[in-house]
Amino acid sequence: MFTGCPPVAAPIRIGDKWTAKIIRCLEQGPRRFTELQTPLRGITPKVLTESLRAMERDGLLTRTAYQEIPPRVEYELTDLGRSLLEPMNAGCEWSRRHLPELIAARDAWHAAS
Amino acid sequence: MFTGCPPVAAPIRIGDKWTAKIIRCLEQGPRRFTELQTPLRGITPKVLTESLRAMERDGLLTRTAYQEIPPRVEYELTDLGRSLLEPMNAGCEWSRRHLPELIAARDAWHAAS
DNA sequence: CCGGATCCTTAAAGATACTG
DNA sequence: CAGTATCTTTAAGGATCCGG
Repeated sequence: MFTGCPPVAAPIRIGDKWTAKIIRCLEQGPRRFTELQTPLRGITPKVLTESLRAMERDGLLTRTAYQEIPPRVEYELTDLGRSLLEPMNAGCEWSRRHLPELIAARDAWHAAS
Repeated sequence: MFTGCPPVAAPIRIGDKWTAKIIRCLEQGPRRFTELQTPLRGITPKVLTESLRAMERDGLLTRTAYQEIPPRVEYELTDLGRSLLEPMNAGCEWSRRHLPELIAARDAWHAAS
């Protein structure tokens, strides 16, 4: 998404389907694998794993595996990951303010067709 | 992209590949079809048409066809479309400030593997 | 010049089953 | 619990040709 900014063309995984939602789930503190899987209902373990690995690589979150039985793994936002909340909130604020207009425009178009 | 905000789940075409870039291209004023195609180098007419139609439906821009020969069509941002520049700029600002950290984290990960 | 129509490729995501 | 492995699906995007 942020690749729309001309001088920046690196492919950051933010505009994909899950990254922003995962950040939201981690906003209040560290969460375990299944604690993420539940609110992100429908996400398969494969896709969740892929998303978390990519975010870990990009320094957005940390993965901590505890050597216990049963195993326990916790994911936590880094400062970098947390910094993304700011532009995300800007987007949410836009939605709150303008999404009704957009829906209305879309409905009007459908009515006209 | 902005669908990450919990109470908002409507599928707005912002996080896709072209919408944000088209808005940037229209930021300075109305543009013709081919004037958009050039800076968005590589976009095919089909995809550009699809994107513009979707944005028109959502009230982000207007399409004005002049009955001339050769034909001329101009696209221009609406106020609603222009309002998206604000959250987009927030994203760009994040990129300017934090993208180097992300790139560094990614490079460090690759080096460790 | 501005696209519509058709076909094709590919990457993200989902379904399902299985394991340390 | 926290994944891995494999297969299938799907929708975005691209290539190409055609028409008003």
